[in-house]
Amino acid sequence: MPRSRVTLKDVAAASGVSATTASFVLNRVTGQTIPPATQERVRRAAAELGYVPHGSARALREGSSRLVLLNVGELPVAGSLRSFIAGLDAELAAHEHTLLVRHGRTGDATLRRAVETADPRAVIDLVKVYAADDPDRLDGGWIDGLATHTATQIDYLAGRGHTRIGFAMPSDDRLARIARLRLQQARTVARTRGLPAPAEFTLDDFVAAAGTITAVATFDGHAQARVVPPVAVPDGHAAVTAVAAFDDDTALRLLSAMADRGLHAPDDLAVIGFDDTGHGGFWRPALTTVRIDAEGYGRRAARAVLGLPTDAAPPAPSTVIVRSTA
Amino acid sequence: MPRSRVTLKDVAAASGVSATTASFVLNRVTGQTIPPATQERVRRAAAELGYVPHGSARALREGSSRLVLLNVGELPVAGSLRSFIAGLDAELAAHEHTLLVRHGRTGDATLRRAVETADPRAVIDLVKVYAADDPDRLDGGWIDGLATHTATQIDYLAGRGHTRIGFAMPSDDRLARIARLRLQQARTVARTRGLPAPAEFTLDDFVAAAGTITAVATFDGHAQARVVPPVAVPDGHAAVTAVAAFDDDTALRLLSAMADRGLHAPDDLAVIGFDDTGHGGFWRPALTTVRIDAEGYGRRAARAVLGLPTDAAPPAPSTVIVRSTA
DNA sequence: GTGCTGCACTAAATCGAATTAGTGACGCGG
DNA sequence: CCGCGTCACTAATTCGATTTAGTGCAGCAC
Repeated sequence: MPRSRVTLKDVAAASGVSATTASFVLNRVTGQTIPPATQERVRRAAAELGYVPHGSARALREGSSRLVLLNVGELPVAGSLRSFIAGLDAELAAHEHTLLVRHGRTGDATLRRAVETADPRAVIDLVKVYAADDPDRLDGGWIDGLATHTATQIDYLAGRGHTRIGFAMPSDDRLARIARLRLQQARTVARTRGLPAPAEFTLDDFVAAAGTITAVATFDGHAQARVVPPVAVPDGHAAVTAVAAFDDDTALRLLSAMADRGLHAPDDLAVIGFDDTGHGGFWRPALTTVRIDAEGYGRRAARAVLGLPTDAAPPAPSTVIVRSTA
Repeated sequence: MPRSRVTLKDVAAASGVSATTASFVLNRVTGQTIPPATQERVRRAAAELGYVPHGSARALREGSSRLVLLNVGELPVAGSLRSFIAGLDAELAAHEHTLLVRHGRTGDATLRRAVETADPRAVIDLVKVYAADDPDRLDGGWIDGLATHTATQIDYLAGRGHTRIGFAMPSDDRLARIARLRLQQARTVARTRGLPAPAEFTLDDFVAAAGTITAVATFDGHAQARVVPPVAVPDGHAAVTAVAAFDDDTALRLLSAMADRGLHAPDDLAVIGFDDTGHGGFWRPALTTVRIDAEGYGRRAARAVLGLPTDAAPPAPSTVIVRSTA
């Protein structure tokens, strides 16, 4: 029985009022005096007929749909992004909005097309947020929060007595911008704590800054690690004793390379991940990492895009999940 | 300079024709005779003014928007789902449509709300596809293809001389329905090949069907594995020599539990994953797994929802990525 | 009884594109 | 020169909800 769509007019007819009145009632428009009895009639009719407002018609009239678009590009939906999405979605739903996500290598053009056809109320472009500083950010303070989470990570290592720390960068170019930001933050934290600046290294070329690490490996970019012989620590340099990784994935790759060389965490080298994905817990040794209240940031982002005050209910501070590698 | 939206009327005015004509030109409506010169004028005006059709208005008129909604629920966007999305998106884009994804624990109600506000041309609900047989499936044959991919997995093990095979089920209830389907398929394949039926086990209770495995572990549901003492193989039963896992994640958990017990793959027990996520390649030993041409299925799904013929260009057959565990 | 206020509503316009049903001008056959 | 068809367009309607600008009536003050 695919009877055609129930419109506002149908509801109005069924309850013996005009569409205008029906609209006023169903949208709880203020400044209108409509007796409770009439309101009740309208609402009952709407419920009985199973009326649902037509999204496109409403969007046309209101100027934009009640959708919010989140562009995640090729970021994996795991760990904190998953929670971020959950928080965002929940808070938006609480305000009659819906979250929809765009995935994939998004040329600017495809995102624009998506925006044109969905006509969303707002767009949160994480790819852009990650790729550059974006003055009017809608990420709920996600990027800003990163500094304190990085501090959580470095402080844990420092608290364990490590002073010569390495910072492992991801090999994925798309993450380069934010990785550099994280590295700066790590250095700032170290300076504040009176520690030497963390040594930067990428896993593609494990030799890192001035040979400050004792293990060397190169990666073929995808999955397999190729191991090359160890490098002597040059005179005047001390070996790194702990590594803070850009994220869990980077940490896991490092662990994998270490295992290939017979190195063991945390004894040979302590490793701490960042932004728990759950995967790290299955590794042996299990990865110590930092957990972030991404859901809180998601909720803040939602409030930001809807123009609501974001001061209330700040995200919880990040914490260290202590497992075995550091 | 937030000059207001450029509408079709603006384009019409700028090129000295009516909105009707402009619409005909821009939509390449057949059965209309419009001289190339006029067409050129309209198109040029559209380009110069930067006209973009208003998605909501078009949706209102056409009956639905040019969006396609994919509900992935809490499935991780990794491995084949990522490729599925890529293929779906590309094929839809080629036909002027846009893919948008819904994430998260989706009560039916929230999905419905999303559908109401986005008013999409079609909805592909993977959660539903995974949870039950769905007569008019729009998944591009994904579920159907599973049988042949399962065969790829089992056949590889058989080809290596294994006859007593276990099938490791995921501990996640949300995957139970599809896991059972996979198990049935594995058994069918085994029967066809003259092998004993694969033993089912879940990682939550590793003891499995009638003690057919030599290692025992229980999991706390999230990340950590708790190890309990080994169980003797009961009389009249032979130990499993190889395990086909429901997916890479399940395989990795198994590997993790084995490492805790000092068991080594493939010697103590061969393990093959399913649906390469890339992660498996970083493990030591690196996980052997099955790769699926999910992108092809995504493209087929796109054609299915758009009502295009899906016969052409079937997805490529699945292949085994041989690494170290089997 | 006139003027005014407040109540309980409604007609009509609006958002922007697509589409149906034409219209006027011109050419051509008869 | 009449009739017909084709060409090159266009006016007007439609999709469904929201919103502005009212309308008609009752009740009250003066």
